[in-house]
Amino acid sequence: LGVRFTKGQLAIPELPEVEWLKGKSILGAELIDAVPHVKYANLPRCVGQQISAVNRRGKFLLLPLDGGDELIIHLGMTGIVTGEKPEKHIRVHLELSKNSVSNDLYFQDTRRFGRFLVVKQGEYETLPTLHNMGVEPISDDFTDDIFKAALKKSSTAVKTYLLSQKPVAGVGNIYADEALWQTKIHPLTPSNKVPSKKIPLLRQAIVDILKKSIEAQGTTLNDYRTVNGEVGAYISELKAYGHDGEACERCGVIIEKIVVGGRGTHFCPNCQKLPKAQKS
DNA sequence: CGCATTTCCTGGTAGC
DNA sequence: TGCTACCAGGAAATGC
Repeated sequence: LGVRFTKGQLAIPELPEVEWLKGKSILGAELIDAVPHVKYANLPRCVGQQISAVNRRGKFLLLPLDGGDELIIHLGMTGIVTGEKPEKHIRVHLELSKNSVSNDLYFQDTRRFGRFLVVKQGEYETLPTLHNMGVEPISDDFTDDIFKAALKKSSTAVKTYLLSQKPVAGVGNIYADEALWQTKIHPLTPSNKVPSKKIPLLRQAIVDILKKSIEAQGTTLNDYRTVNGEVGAYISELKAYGHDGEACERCGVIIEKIVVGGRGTHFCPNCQKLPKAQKS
Protein backbone atom coordinates (compact mmCIF):
# COMPACT_ATOMS: atom_id res chain seq x y z
CA LEU A 1 0.00 0.00 0.00
CA GLY A 2 2.87 2.34 0.62
CA VAL A 3 6.16 3.07 -1.03
CA ARG A 4 9.19 4.50 0.63
CA PHE A 5 12.90 4.76 0.60
CA THR A 6 14.51 3.44 3.68
CA LYS A 7 16.68 6.26 4.86
CA GLY A 8 16.98 7.24 1.24
CA GLN A 9 19.04 4.23 0.44
CA LEU A 10 16.62 2.26 -1.63
CA ALA A 11 17.85 3.96 -4.72
CA ILE A 12 14.76 3.22 -6.74
CA PRO A 13 11.18 3.25 -5.51
CA GLU A 14 9.16 0.24 -6.47
CA LEU A 15 6.23 0.77 -8.77
CA PRO A 16 4.03 -2.13 -7.68
CA GLU A 17 3.52 -0.37 -4.39
CA VAL A 18 1.85 2.59 -6.08
CA GLU A 19 0.22 0.88 -9.06
CA TRP A 20 -3.13 1.20 -7.33
CA LEU A 21 -3.09 4.90 -8.14
CA LYS A 22 -3.54 4.21 -11.85
CA GLY A 23 -6.95 5.26 -13.08
CA LYS A 24 -7.75 7.29 -9.99
CA SER A 25 -9.28 10.71 -10.38
CA ILE A 26 -8.00 13.42 -8.08
CA LEU A 27 -10.97 15.05 -6.38
CA GLY A 28 -9.09 17.25 -3.94
CA ALA A 29 -5.59 18.28 -2.97
CA GLU A 30 -4.59 19.56 0.40
CA LEU A 31 -1.21 20.87 1.50
CA ILE A 32 -0.64 20.08 5.15
CA ASP A 33 1.95 21.67 7.39
CA ALA A 34 3.94 22.86 4.42
CA VAL A 35 4.11 26.29 2.88
CA PRO A 36 3.44 26.57 -0.87
CA HIS A 37 6.98 26.11 -2.05
CA VAL A 38 8.74 24.88 -5.14
CA LYS A 39 8.71 21.44 -3.57
CA TYR A 40 4.92 21.50 -3.77
CA ALA A 41 4.47 23.70 -6.83
CA ASN A 42 1.16 23.91 -8.71
CA LEU A 43 -0.46 21.31 -6.51
CA PRO A 44 -4.04 22.65 -6.93
CA ARG A 45 -3.78 22.09 -10.67
CA CYS A 46 -4.00 18.32 -10.33
CA VAL A 47 -7.54 18.51 -9.00
CA GLY A 48 -10.04 17.30 -11.59
CA GLN A 49 -7.48 15.26 -13.50
CA GLN A 50 -7.16 11.50 -13.72
CA ILE A 51 -3.93 9.57 -13.17
CA SER A 52 -3.34 7.84 -16.48
CA ALA A 53 -0.16 5.93 -15.65
CA VAL A 54 2.35 5.26 -12.91
CA ASN A 55 5.93 5.57 -14.11
CA ARG A 56 9.38 5.93 -12.61
CA ARG A 57 12.51 7.71 -13.71
CA GLY A 58 15.55 7.34 -11.48
CA LYS A 59 14.24 8.06 -8.00
CA PHE A 60 11.32 10.12 -9.25
CA LEU A 61 7.78 8.81 -9.52
CA LEU A 62 6.01 10.26 -12.56
CA LEU A 63 2.24 10.23 -12.77
CA PRO A 64 0.92 11.66 -16.04
CA LEU A 65 -2.53 13.19 -15.71
CA ASP A 66 -5.21 13.23 -18.39
CA GLY A 67 -5.50 17.01 -18.29
CA GLY A 68 -2.01 17.45 -19.74
CA ASP A 69 -0.17 17.82 -16.46
CA GLU A 70 2.07 15.43 -14.59
CA LEU A 71 2.31 14.75 -10.89
CA ILE A 72 5.90 14.31 -9.77
CA ILE A 73 6.79 12.69 -6.48
CA HIS A 74 10.24 12.36 -5.00
CA LEU A 75 10.46 10.60 -1.67
CA GLY A 76 13.67 12.25 -0.58
CA MET A 77 14.97 10.15 2.25
CA THR A 78 11.96 9.87 4.47
CA GLY A 79 9.03 10.15 2.08
CA ILE A 80 6.20 7.63 2.07
CA VAL A 81 3.21 7.42 -0.25
CA THR A 82 0.42 5.52 1.39
CA GLY A 83 -3.34 5.08 1.43
CA GLU A 84 -3.40 4.77 5.21
CA LYS A 85 -3.36 8.01 7.11
CA PRO A 86 -0.03 8.39 8.92
CA GLU A 87 -0.02 9.78 12.44
CA LYS A 88 2.57 12.46 11.86
CA HIS A 89 4.38 14.48 9.23
CA ILE A 90 1.70 14.42 6.54
CA ARG A 91 2.59 17.00 3.89
CA VAL A 92 0.03 16.30 1.17
CA HIS A 93 -3.36 14.66 1.17
CA LEU A 94 -5.13 13.85 -2.11
CA GLU A 95 -8.76 12.86 -2.15
CA LEU A 96 -9.21 10.19 -4.83
CA SER A 97 -12.02 8.49 -6.65
CA LYS A 98 -12.96 5.18 -5.08
CA ASN A 99 -11.52 1.79 -5.78
CA SER A 100 -10.85 -1.28 -3.71
CA VAL A 101 -7.60 -0.08 -2.22
CA SER A 102 -8.05 3.39 -0.90
CA ASN A 103 -9.82 6.70 -1.45
CA ASP A 104 -6.90 8.74 -0.25
CA LEU A 105 -3.26 9.32 -0.92
CA TYR A 106 -1.11 10.60 1.89
CA PHE A 107 2.40 11.88 1.37
CA GLN A 108 4.29 11.64 4.62
CA ASP A 109 7.71 13.24 4.69
CA THR A 110 9.33 13.58 8.07
CA ARG A 111 12.43 15.49 7.03
CA ARG A 112 10.77 17.43 4.23
CA PHE A 113 13.41 16.47 1.68
CA GLY A 114 10.82 15.07 -0.69
CA ARG A 115 8.93 16.72 -3.51
CA PHE A 116 5.31 16.52 -4.55
CA LEU A 117 4.49 18.85 -7.39
CA VAL A 118 2.72 19.33 -10.68
CA VAL A 119 4.31 20.32 -14.01
CA LYS A 120 3.14 20.30 -17.58
CA GLN A 121 3.61 16.79 -18.90
CA GLY A 122 7.23 16.12 -19.79
CA GLU A 123 8.40 19.63 -18.94
CA TYR A 124 11.13 19.11 -16.41
CA GLU A 125 13.10 22.34 -16.73
CA THR A 126 12.37 23.25 -13.14
CA LEU A 127 13.78 19.90 -12.01
CA PRO A 128 17.40 19.94 -13.19
CA THR A 129 18.28 16.48 -11.92
CA LEU A 130 15.35 14.87 -13.69
CA HIS A 131 15.91 17.04 -16.73
CA ASN A 132 19.55 15.94 -17.11
CA MET A 133 19.14 12.39 -15.90
CA GLY A 134 21.16 9.54 -17.41
CA VAL A 135 19.82 6.23 -18.67
CA GLU A 136 17.93 3.80 -16.48
CA PRO A 137 20.36 1.41 -14.78
CA ILE A 138 18.22 -1.67 -15.21
CA SER A 139 17.47 -1.45 -18.89
CA ASP A 140 19.01 -2.30 -22.23
CA ASP A 141 19.94 1.37 -22.61
CA PHE A 142 22.64 1.07 -19.95
CA THR A 143 25.45 -0.20 -22.12
CA ASP A 144 29.21 -0.07 -21.66
CA ASP A 145 29.57 2.39 -24.52
CA ILE A 146 26.88 4.73 -23.20
CA PHE A 147 28.34 4.62 -19.70
CA LYS A 148 31.87 5.15 -20.95
CA ALA A 149 30.82 8.20 -22.95
CA ALA A 150 28.90 9.60 -19.99
CA LEU A 151 31.78 9.23 -17.54
CA LYS A 152 34.09 11.01 -19.98
CA LYS A 153 31.98 14.14 -19.75
CA SER A 154 33.16 15.30 -16.35
CA SER A 155 36.33 15.72 -14.35
CA THR A 156 34.43 15.70 -11.07
CA ALA A 157 35.21 12.92 -8.59
CA VAL A 158 33.53 9.79 -9.91
CA LYS A 159 31.70 9.31 -6.61
CA THR A 160 30.15 12.77 -6.85
CA TYR A 161 29.35 12.37 -10.51
CA LEU A 162 27.52 9.11 -9.93
CA LEU A 163 25.38 10.84 -7.31
CA SER A 164 24.49 13.57 -9.80
CA GLN A 165 22.35 11.01 -11.68
CA LYS A 166 23.90 12.19 -14.95
CA PRO A 167 25.96 9.16 -16.03
CA VAL A 168 23.21 6.77 -14.92
CA ALA A 169 20.00 7.16 -12.94
CA GLY A 170 19.25 5.78 -9.52
CA VAL A 171 22.63 5.52 -7.76
CA GLY A 172 22.49 6.67 -4.14
CA ASN A 173 25.25 7.30 -1.64
CA ILE A 174 25.54 3.79 -0.23
CA TYR A 175 25.47 2.14 -3.63
CA ALA A 176 28.07 4.47 -5.06
CA ASP A 177 30.45 3.48 -2.27
CA GLU A 178 29.67 -0.19 -2.72
CA ALA A 179 30.08 -0.18 -6.51
CA LEU A 180 33.41 1.65 -6.26
CA TRP A 181 34.66 -0.78 -3.61
CA GLN A 182 33.60 -3.76 -5.73
CA THR A 183 35.52 -2.46 -8.70
CA LYS A 184 38.51 -1.07 -6.76
CA ILE A 185 38.06 2.49 -7.91
CA HIS A 186 39.05 5.37 -5.61
CA PRO A 187 36.03 7.63 -5.06
CA LEU A 188 38.08 10.74 -5.80
CA THR A 189 39.18 9.50 -9.22
CA PRO A 190 38.10 12.11 -11.76
CA SER A 191 35.19 10.64 -13.66
CA ASN A 192 36.98 11.04 -16.99
CA LYS A 193 40.07 9.28 -15.60
CA VAL A 194 38.37 6.07 -14.60
CA PRO A 195 40.32 3.43 -16.55
CA SER A 196 38.37 2.32 -19.62
CA LYS A 197 38.83 -1.33 -18.80
CA LYS A 198 37.14 -0.80 -15.43
CA ILE A 199 34.04 0.90 -16.80
CA PRO A 200 32.26 -2.32 -17.83
CA LEU A 201 33.00 -3.72 -14.36
CA LEU A 202 31.61 -0.60 -12.71
CA ARG A 203 28.53 -0.73 -14.91
CA GLN A 204 27.91 -4.34 -13.98
CA ALA A 205 28.54 -3.66 -10.28
CA ILE A 206 25.94 -0.89 -10.31
CA VAL A 207 23.38 -3.14 -11.97
CA ASP A 208 24.07 -6.04 -9.61
CA ILE A 209 23.98 -3.91 -6.48
CA LEU A 210 20.77 -2.14 -7.45
CA LYS A 211 19.07 -5.42 -8.32
CA LYS A 212 20.14 -7.06 -5.08
CA SER A 213 19.13 -4.11 -2.96
CA ILE A 214 15.72 -3.96 -4.56
CA GLU A 215 15.23 -7.64 -3.84
CA ALA A 216 16.37 -7.27 -0.26
CA GLN A 217 14.27 -4.18 0.31
CA GLY A 218 11.25 -5.90 -1.12
CA THR A 219 11.34 -8.36 1.70
CA THR A 220 11.35 -5.68 4.36
CA LEU A 221 8.99 -3.27 2.65
CA ASN A 222 5.84 -4.82 4.01
CA ASP A 223 6.82 -4.56 7.63
CA TYR A 224 9.03 -1.54 7.51
CA ARG A 225 7.30 0.01 10.46
CA THR A 226 8.88 -2.56 12.71
CA VAL A 227 12.25 -2.63 11.07
CA ASN A 228 14.83 -0.62 12.93
CA GLY A 229 17.71 -1.36 10.58
CA GLU A 230 17.11 1.62 8.42
CA VAL A 231 18.82 0.40 5.30
CA GLY A 232 16.80 -2.79 5.24
CA ALA A 233 18.02 -6.30 4.58
CA TYR A 234 20.69 -5.15 2.18
CA ILE A 235 22.68 -3.75 5.10
CA SER A 236 24.21 -7.18 5.64
CA GLU A 237 25.62 -7.11 2.11
CA LEU A 238 27.53 -3.87 2.53
CA LYS A 239 31.30 -4.09 2.23
CA ALA A 240 32.38 -0.47 2.49
CA TYR A 241 29.53 1.77 3.64
CA GLY A 242 29.46 2.01 7.42
CA HIS A 243 32.56 -0.16 7.74
CA ASP A 244 35.03 2.63 8.41
CA GLY A 245 37.47 1.59 11.09
CA GLU A 246 37.04 -2.07 10.22
CA ALA A 247 39.23 -4.36 8.15
CA CYS A 248 38.57 -4.50 4.43
CA GLU A 249 37.06 -7.89 3.67
CA ARG A 250 39.40 -8.28 0.69
CA CYS A 251 42.78 -7.17 2.00
CA GLY A 252 42.49 -6.47 5.72
CA VAL A 253 43.49 -2.82 5.55
CA ILE A 254 41.26 -0.49 7.58
CA ILE A 255 38.37 1.10 5.66
CA GLU A 256 38.52 4.88 5.72
CA LYS A 257 35.75 7.44 5.79
CA ILE A 258 36.16 10.79 4.08
CA VAL A 259 33.83 13.50 2.83
CA VAL A 260 33.36 13.74 -0.94
CA GLY A 261 30.97 16.29 -2.35
CA GLY A 262 29.60 16.77 1.13
CA ARG A 263 28.74 13.11 1.53
CA GLY A 264 30.17 10.43 3.78
CA THR A 265 32.37 8.23 1.60
CA HIS A 266 33.82 4.87 2.61
CA PHE A 267 36.64 3.13 0.80
CA CYS A 268 39.65 0.87 1.18
CA PRO A 269 42.84 2.92 0.81
CA ASN A 270 44.71 -0.20 -0.27
CA CYS A 271 42.30 -1.72 -2.80
CA GLN A 272 41.06 1.59 -4.19
CA LYS A 273 44.00 3.64 -5.36
CA LEU A 274 43.97 6.82 -7.41
CA PRO A 275 45.42 6.49 -10.91
CA LYS A 276 49.13 7.36 -10.86
CA ALA A 277 48.77 10.60 -12.74
CA GLN A 278 46.44 11.84 -10.04
CA LYS A 279 48.80 11.35 -7.13
CA SER A 280 50.17 14.31 -5.16
C1' DC B 1 29.40 27.07 -18.35
C1' DG B 2 31.70 23.73 -15.10
C1' DC B 3 32.65 22.46 -10.79
C1' DA B 4 32.61 22.99 -5.57
C1' DT B 5 30.18 24.11 -1.54
C1' DT B 6 26.20 25.09 1.17
C1' DT B 7 21.44 24.57 2.29
C1' DC B 8 17.19 22.40 3.48
C1' DC B 9 15.01 19.37 7.78
C1' DT B 10 14.17 16.30 11.70
C1' DG B 11 14.98 12.17 14.53
C1' DG B 12 18.40 9.56 16.47
C1' DT B 13 22.21 9.39 19.21
C1' DA B 14 27.05 10.35 20.92
C1' DG B 15 28.96 12.67 24.51
C1' DC B 16 28.85 14.95 28.55
C1' DT C 1 19.03 10.43 33.51
C1' DG C 2 18.64 14.54 30.89
C1' DC C 3 20.48 17.86 28.13
C1' DT C 4 22.95 19.64 24.07
C1' DA C 5 25.36 19.25 19.81
C1' DC C 6 25.96 17.10 15.84
C1' DC C 7 25.23 13.76 12.08
C1' DA C 8 22.69 11.62 8.11
C1' DG C 9 21.53 12.54 2.94
C1' DG C 10 18.96 13.83 -2.58
C1' DA C 11 18.57 17.49 -4.99
C1' DA C 12 18.57 22.49 -5.52
C1' DA C 13 20.61 26.76 -4.71
C1' DT C 14 24.46 29.43 -4.27
C1' DG C 15 29.35 30.60 -4.83
C1' DC C 16 33.41 31.00 -7.53
